[in-house]
This record gives sequence, structure tokens and C-alpha cells, in this order.
Amino acid sequence: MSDEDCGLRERKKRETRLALHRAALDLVEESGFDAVTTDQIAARAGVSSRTLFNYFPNKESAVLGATPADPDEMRALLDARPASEPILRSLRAIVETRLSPTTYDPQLRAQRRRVILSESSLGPALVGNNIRVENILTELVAERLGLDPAESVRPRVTVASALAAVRACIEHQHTGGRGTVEETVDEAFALLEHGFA
Amino acid sequence: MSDEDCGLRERKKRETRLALHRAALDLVEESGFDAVTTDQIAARAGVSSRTLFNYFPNKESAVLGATPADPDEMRALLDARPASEPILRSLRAIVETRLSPTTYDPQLRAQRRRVILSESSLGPALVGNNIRVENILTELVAERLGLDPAESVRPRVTVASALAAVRACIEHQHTGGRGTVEETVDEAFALLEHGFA
DNA sequence: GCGCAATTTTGCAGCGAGTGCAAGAATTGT
DNA sequence: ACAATTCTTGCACTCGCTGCAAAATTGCGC
Repeated sequence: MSDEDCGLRERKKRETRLALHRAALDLVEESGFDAVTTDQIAARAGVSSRTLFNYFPNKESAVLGATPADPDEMRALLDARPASEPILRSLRAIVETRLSPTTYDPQLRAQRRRVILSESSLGPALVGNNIRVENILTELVAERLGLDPAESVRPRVTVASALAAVRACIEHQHTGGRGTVEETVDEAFALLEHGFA
Repeated sequence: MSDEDCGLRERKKRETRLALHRAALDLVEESGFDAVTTDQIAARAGVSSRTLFNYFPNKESAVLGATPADPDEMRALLDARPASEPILRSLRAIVETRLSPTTYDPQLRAQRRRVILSESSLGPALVGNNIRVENILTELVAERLGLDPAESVRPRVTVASALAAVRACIEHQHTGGRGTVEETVDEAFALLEHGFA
């Protein structure tokens, strides 16, 4: 996926996109999300402010380097999981992939992770409140469970809870909570799986 | 609470607040959330645009008539629930109270409900993404469970999942899903209680 | 009532996010 | 090298929201 379409045009676009993402991450890490303007990000990336919005729909997405959730891509992710796996576990894997994309170079990934875990303005944009992602996943989960998403809320509630759980764990970090994200996510999904009762 | 402090000043403030809320609801019901500007809301309420933001922190809050989440108030709500009640059930009751405040006159409440269920821009502002509410509830739930919210994620995950579940049910309505909100919320909380496994 | 203090409203000036549009620059295939 | 396509840029603009200081309103002691 990263080597196909190697025209100059496509390569430049990838470079620009990455430059914007890097610039955004750097600036946010330096001064905090709210103190950084989109103009500054564009300037550091060496591109006009208008161009930033050709690549990302908003500031948050630029910082996250968010790729516009593609249904096919997510379907591929889900299909990659064994059919026998409990749906929650598959969901968790998918969400974690979105959280730290494996196509990144490790250093950038680490920085992204650092920023996500320290900037609370980003949580919502990442997993919570991301209606588009929720809708796509709901559709996919319904399919796998053999349910009609218009008939039963179950798929949607499953997805929403999973996303919320991850976001809660990130929030837990923001508020200085104990444990690594991995540990707390473990705990959270155990709760979802076996019930809060 | 609605009769105390009956000075002219306090009464006028309540009137203005209500006027803004009503204006916002009316306009949004007429034209949709995105098509309504804060200036229009203020104008219909007969106050300056600047005044709107003296009463509400943002457009969404004006439409929702959102009262700034008060820790003490929420504690009172929780304390009103029997101590033996499962925490999820208490949470559900609290969230539902926030969803349709009992201090409203029925007609306004109905309108508010209608708007909430038809305007998807509002879901986030109501329950999801409401970090402040989540933090307060997390604290309270931790207390009731006898846990330290910094030690265990459980309280936070419980709260986040409950909020997410309700938001998911509202979203279910938005997307034309079947069933009343009550039914779907029932189903959702049953899942949370007994687990998704 | 009267006048002073506290509070509220308002206008204004301004910032930052985000968009539509049209002109200009770069890249492509031929 | 030329034309078609695509990307970038600048510009003007809307909208949400904020700070500030002046003006209006209300509360209170007399």
C-alpha cells in the first residue's frame, strides 16, 4: 500500500501529508494543543494554511494524522481476525491498530502516543465521538453477529462500549491514574466481557 | 429550588436563560442545528448575542439548556438511590435524569427530547464527550465501590460505558433503528450488566 | 424616593477554525 | 512540447467564541 502508485504526484502528496502531521505533533508537544494554530502547523510544514485543510478536515485530525476511516480498510482488519474470536477481542485489536498505526516509523509512533496520552483535547477525536468509525464498525459487527443493525442495538452498543472503554483508559492516564495503558485496557475489556454486575 | 431567591434580578436571569433555551430549541427544530446561528438564537430570545454566552458556554449547551454539571447535585442524585442497588442501575437513573430533567414543564421536555433524538450534532454534547460529567461520576462511583479512582480504572470504565451505551441508543434512533429508546436502553444495560461475551 | 454599589447587558474589536472559489503552478499522458 | 488533469494558494467570508470597557439595571441603606 505504501509502494504502489509511485508517481511524483502521489509521492509528494504523501510527503506533504506526513510533513503536516509531523509539524502538528511537534508543535503540540512543544506548546500544547490549544496554543497551536493551524497557521503555525501549515507554516512549519512549509505549506499554505489552506492546504492543511485539503489534507485534514480539522486540527485534531492533523495532529493525529488521521486517515479518513475507510469502510473497506476496516473490513479488512476485521476479516483478518479469526472468525471464532469473540467480537470484543476483535474490536479491541482494531481499535488498538487505529491507536497506533503499524505503518509508522517507530519514533513517530512513540511521539504520537506521547501526545495522545498527554493532550486531553484529542481523546474525543480519536475514539470517542467518532460517529463515522462507530457506524462502520457497527455495520461490520452486526454482520459478524448475524444481526440487523436496525433491528438490534446490540452491535452498536458493543462498538460504542469498546470505544468508550479505550477512551476511558486514556482518560485514566490523563488524570494521573495508575497502570500502563495495556494493563488498564485489559481490565476494561475483562469487565465488558464478563459484565459489570 | 425554583422558588428560592425571588429577587427581581434572579427571576430575570431565570427568564432570560429559559428564553434562550426555548429560542434555541425552536430554531433548531425549524431549521436544524447547523443552520441556526447563535446570533439568531439570541435575537429570538430578545437579547444580545454576547449575552447568550454569559448564560451558556456554547451553542450546544443553549439548545440542551445544559446546567453546568454540579458535583454536589450529582452526589445528591446518587445518594438518592438505594445503597444496595447495582451501580449500573443507579448510573442509568442519573443519566436518564440528565436526559430529561424533571424540573421542566412537560411540553418543553417533549420538545427537547424530540430535538435530541433528531439532531445528531447534540449526542456528543449531552452524554458522550462530556469529560466533566464523566469525571464527577467516576469520583462518585469509585466512592460507592470503595475503590480509589487513581488505582483502578473500573469506576471510570463503568461510567464511560454507561454513558456510551445511552449515547449509542440515541444514535440508534438517529439511524432509524427499531424500538423505543427505553427498550433499547434496557437491552444495552442488560448487556453491560451481564457482559458481551 | 434617592443615590451608591454591585451586577448584568451590550457593543465592539478581535482571534482562530473552517469553507468556497477562482486563478496560478505543477504533474501527467500523449 | 502541449493539453488535460490535479494540487496549491490566496482571498474573502462565515461562524463560534472571548476580552474588555462603557452603559444600563437592580439591590440596598438611608
